[in-house]
Amino acid sequence: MSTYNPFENMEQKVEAAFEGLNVLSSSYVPEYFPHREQQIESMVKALGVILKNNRASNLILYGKSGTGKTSVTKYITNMLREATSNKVRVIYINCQVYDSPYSIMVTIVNSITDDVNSQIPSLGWPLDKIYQEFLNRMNGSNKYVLVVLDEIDKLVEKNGGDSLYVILKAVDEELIGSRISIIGITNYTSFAEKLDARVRSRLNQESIIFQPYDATQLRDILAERLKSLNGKGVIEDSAINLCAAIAAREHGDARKAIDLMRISIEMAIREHSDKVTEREVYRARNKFELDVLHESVRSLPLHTKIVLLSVVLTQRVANRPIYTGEVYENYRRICEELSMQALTSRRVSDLLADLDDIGLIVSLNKSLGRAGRSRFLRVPDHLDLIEEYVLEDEQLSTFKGVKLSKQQRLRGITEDDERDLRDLLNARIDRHQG
DNA sequence: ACTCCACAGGAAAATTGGGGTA
DNA sequence: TACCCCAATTTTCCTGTGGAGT
Repeated sequence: MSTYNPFENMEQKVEAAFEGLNVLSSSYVPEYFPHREQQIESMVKALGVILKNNRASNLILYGKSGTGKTSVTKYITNMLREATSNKVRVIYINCQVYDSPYSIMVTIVNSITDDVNSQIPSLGWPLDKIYQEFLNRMNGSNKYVLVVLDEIDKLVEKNGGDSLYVILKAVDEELIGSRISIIGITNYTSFAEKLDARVRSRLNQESIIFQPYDATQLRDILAERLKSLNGKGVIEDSAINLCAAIAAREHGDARKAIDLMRISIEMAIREHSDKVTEREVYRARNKFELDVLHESVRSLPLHTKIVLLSVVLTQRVANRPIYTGEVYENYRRICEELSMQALTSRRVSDLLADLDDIGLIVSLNKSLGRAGRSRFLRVPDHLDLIEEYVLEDEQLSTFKGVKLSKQQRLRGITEDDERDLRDLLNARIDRHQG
């Protein structure tokens, strides 16, 4: 491993490393994208026609998270904007945040409106009035609008693609003199299949695929980013390789590789160590995972937190796979204790499904014959931490240290059933992690 | 073969609450 | 102020179902 150290003393080293660290931040858009030449070329070719006053095709970009879709898009659209001296207006919309036709249309209209006073309120207007306003404002300008719909698949999940149809209809090229294109970004390769034919033909005019990076490519990316870091001499090659290897195992996620590197460096800086080694990377990985856990618990809506608390407390006294019925019962008690209106079991069932999606619990549907059919579930990991994080919510702090009274085994769940369920859930956890 | 448990989860109605106009 | 429009959330109502017990 080649390690050289251009610095005289620690002070300088620490400072220098801090200085350039923003090249590892998530919002940093690099100038050069190793192993994405092909995708960039395709996009430039597709969008370049705008410079000749033609309409660009709508694009869909496919690729897992951290494969550069968003960064490349930002990079190219920035260039386009500069090349046309701001005649091209780029509207970046994250469909997870703006997931209704209404909110998206409002965002679009407001981004082509420079006057702060004539912005449309985020609520209250009839949709057709917003369309009308959009057409008026478009026709009154000579701008070319590029709408980037990030995580476009969220729109299909939500209301079966209706949103997309409504939006496509509203931004119909014919109506506004062919001065609008849409770039859709999605994680799912099967996204187009789920689309309605009428939407698909209009949206999916051209698609570009971002393959996952392999470990070697990830290493190149890290090396490229670190090139501008003043403290590069303090990072061991093996540490870089390890970041690349860990991220490669996780569907070739460059963002993860970069995050790991950044956390490793921050860790080394904070502890005044003079080098970033594999040890820092391993520790960064752990910290990273816990940070993600903390944030995902912290950002849950209140009742989802209460449901999660119910799951944690129930599991603790039961020490076996638990099921919807008892979770709901305990959830109800907790709400009562807090003098809060409890949600219905139907709703709680959905919240449990959400928790499963996020990965905070694992669950499966199983019938126990006459004993009924339920969703059985378990918190796979970090039970204590999850409880701690849930209880950070001020409204729930009274539950610190609370334990549920021992519950008798409900229904006809036998020891065999129990073992069976435990195995099934474990298998699911393994599949998830492996 | 039939029953029946304890739910899952789809569909649609109802409620909530911001924001509009008259 | 009264009343309308909108999206989002939650409730209500409902049908469906895997498999042990009979």
